[in-house]
Amino acid sequence: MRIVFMGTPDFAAASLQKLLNDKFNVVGVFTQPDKPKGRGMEMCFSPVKELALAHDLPVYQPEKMRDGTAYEQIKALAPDILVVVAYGRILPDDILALPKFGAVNVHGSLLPRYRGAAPIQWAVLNGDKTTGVSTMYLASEMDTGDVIYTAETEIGEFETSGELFNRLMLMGADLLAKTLRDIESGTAPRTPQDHSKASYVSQLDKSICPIDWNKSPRAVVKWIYGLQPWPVATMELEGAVYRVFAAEYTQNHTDKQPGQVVSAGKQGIEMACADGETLMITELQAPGKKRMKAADFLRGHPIKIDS
RNA sequence: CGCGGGGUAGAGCAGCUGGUAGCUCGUCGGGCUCAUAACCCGGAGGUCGUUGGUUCAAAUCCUUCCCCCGCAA
Repeated sequence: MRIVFMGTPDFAAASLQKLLNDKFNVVGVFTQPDKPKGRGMEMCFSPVKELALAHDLPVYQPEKMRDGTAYEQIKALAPDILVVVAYGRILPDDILALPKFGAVNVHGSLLPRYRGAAPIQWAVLNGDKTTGVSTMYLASEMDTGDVIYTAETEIGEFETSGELFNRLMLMGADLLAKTLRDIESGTAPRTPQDHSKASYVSQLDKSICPIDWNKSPRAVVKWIYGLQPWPVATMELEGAVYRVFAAEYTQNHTDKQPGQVVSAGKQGIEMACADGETLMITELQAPGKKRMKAADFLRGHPIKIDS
């Protein structure tokens, strides 16, 4: 089975790696054009491109999907199936229709929940106890195609989006391999999504970083861990914006208003949340400084307790 | 050369209008106490990231390089 793989970030690279490990016949790789990234804005290859080059696979990086170039490139590769994982581009219907088995996709959620750009992060941010990965056929509308397989997993109470991401990307890769094998043998199921239960999530951005102390401690905790490794939750303290990396629950109660500092000491900075409950911030980062334990931070930055 | 912050005792910081370094915590010893993560007394611990320079004298001014971090996705 001739496979054309399309993907860009690490999440996609994990799937490509799996296909290569399992000796699938990947005949071509599509990925986003190189972009300047990192400190210094140096040109960087996408993780998928790095991997493809390391295996001497032909790499294609069309700027546009709809000007016909991509269509011709794919047609020339004569794929039996298209595997699309976090490619970052919407594929035109004529491209989807090219391979006889169509196009399949790996998505980081239990569809139809969390269609869209950042399903893994939102599962954490919303405080879900479980989430998973799905493989599906690509349809013309975003993440609406028939589901093939799903795999579920629990979300740790203090698990960051990044950690969950790494787990799901491996689960997704395994599920993809199984999916492709079963499609080739004709035994893969095909289940339409229940569109009435669908939900959509958008890409994360910095606007959601500030912690809302009017929420419950758990909601704040999920916010802190869900926004890692990017864009990272923030809190304001005496006029400066701090990035918050870790927090622990307390059994304490306070009369202070949400957002006020209840205490500051060896255990961390205790903040008032909703309903008089408190949360202990244990790791943070000051502007221009390194990430550090709250207790370490307090040694050089004594802060006053709100009255 | 994309923009910006920073590298000073084990940790976190101050000092940076030049004159061989200070604070908090930790650590070690002693004291107080029924007791303590509390308090008191005392001690150890730093070639001030690196290179070269200016100067009578540099952590402090200029210069080389290295490392860390934020923005930028």
